[in-house]
Amino acid sequence: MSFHLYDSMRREKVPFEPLIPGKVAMYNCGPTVYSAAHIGNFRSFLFADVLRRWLEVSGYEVTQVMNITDVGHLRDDDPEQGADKMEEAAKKEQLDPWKIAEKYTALFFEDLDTLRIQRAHQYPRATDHIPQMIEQIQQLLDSGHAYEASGAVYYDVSSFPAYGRLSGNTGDDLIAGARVAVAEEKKDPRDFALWKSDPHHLMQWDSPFGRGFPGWHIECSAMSQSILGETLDLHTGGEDNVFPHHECEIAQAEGATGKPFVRHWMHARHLMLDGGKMSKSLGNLYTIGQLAEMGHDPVAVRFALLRVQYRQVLNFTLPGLEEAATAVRRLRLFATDMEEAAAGAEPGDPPAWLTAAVQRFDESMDDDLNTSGALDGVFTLMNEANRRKVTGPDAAAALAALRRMDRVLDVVREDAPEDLDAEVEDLVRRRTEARAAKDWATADEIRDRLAELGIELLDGKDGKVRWRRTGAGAS
RNA sequence: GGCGGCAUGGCCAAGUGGUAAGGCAACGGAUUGCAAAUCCGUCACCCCCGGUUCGAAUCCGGGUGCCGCCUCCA
Repeated sequence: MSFHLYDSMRREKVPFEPLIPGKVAMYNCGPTVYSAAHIGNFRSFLFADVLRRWLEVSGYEVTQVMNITDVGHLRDDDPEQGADKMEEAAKKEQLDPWKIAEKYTALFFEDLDTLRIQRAHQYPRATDHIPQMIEQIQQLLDSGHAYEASGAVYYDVSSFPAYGRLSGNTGDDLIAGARVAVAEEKKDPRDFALWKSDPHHLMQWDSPFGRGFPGWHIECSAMSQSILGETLDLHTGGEDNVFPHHECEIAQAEGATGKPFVRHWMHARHLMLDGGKMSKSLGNLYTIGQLAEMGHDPVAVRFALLRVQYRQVLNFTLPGLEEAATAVRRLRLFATDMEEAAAGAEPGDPPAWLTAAVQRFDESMDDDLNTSGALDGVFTLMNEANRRKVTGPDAAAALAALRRMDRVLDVVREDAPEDLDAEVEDLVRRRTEARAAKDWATADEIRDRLAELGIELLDGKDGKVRWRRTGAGAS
């Protein structure tokens, strides 16, 4: 089998077919850096991460680009009423918009590292690509897909018949929706702004169409094409991006070049929090920083987000996160056990049970990144290896297979021990001495004390004692 | 109003025609100074009704319930 994906445009599972065999040009819609990204945002960034990792493990050479939106999007298409998110945040925090962008961009990268999300090859900033946007707007004006009116430039949707194909939103529906604010100067309610002017706006640039700032959607089509070329193999985003953002991107990109813009669209479903929609106004959301402060292992967060396939609704709960943490701890201990069982042996030919587990993993991933099924492969590998008490070459083979799976999931790998905690080591040693002397009271007292420090003791059969951080304790 | 998704054991969740993966929890056992951890084992007939079929969780029709998008949002 080869990689198959659910293509949002074609609305079915299709074989992945990049323009150039073996190479992948991938663009992911990234964050708008006006506040800290939340767990829901990271679901789709993590989805893009897993997608890239699986393609690479499958032998593709991937170029991944994710945009950073650091110029505000108006909330409303009417410049008179528009409130800009970047500028609102700037006002609230009493910083200028550029400082806001800088602050939250830095935080975004920090959170990526925390969740072990691999860095994309490029993170283009909207503010660094104003000339490319102006150029694309000019192309659209030249080709008759756009028009100027009252200091703004609008896309003429009637000039692009394919508009609505991705989202299924027909013109009639849009008008019937009646939530589209109709600017007087627009020829058609569906028309959207490519360039706007507003003397009060803080971020402004000169352009052939007058001093102003770019519209909501032009940045992604301009940046993706200027970096990856006119046709992308993969374009991802959250499901909310489908309309209007991606619909407009297609109109802009294909209007400007006349060539197909994207070969495959993929969209991550939103996650729910405690059974409901996440909402900033209700305050029911988590940022990565908040979860870390609460003492949760970031890798457990990664696991909790991965165990449900990206196109399924995922209900994120704290008990669910604890479950994930338990599963991760068990896998990690298993990996350690396998290392010992392998005892430095070279991996032997994989036994049938191992091949079956690997196949389960691979086929699941090939099937539109079915991470739930893939985890079945991981745990089956573990259970079979345990049941058979494998050692030597078989253990080495199992470990090698596990490591390969973990190149995609990245939840088993342990961070390099940062600090060999002298205090903990000392306590553990004193407890071992107490136990040898059958001084159970002292031994248990030390055990309790370690538990308070977030240290769990793992007493082995042969008197060997290991310890690990539970991740939940105060440290 | 338009478009779309989902309903599988206590919880999470695979599985698209042949008699239900996996995780967490629970229970029994091994192990342990006691515990924890770990290991072994046990634990479901798939929302309702009707239909197609030798045979359906899986296909069709009709219900019921939950959710998302259509508006800034991943």
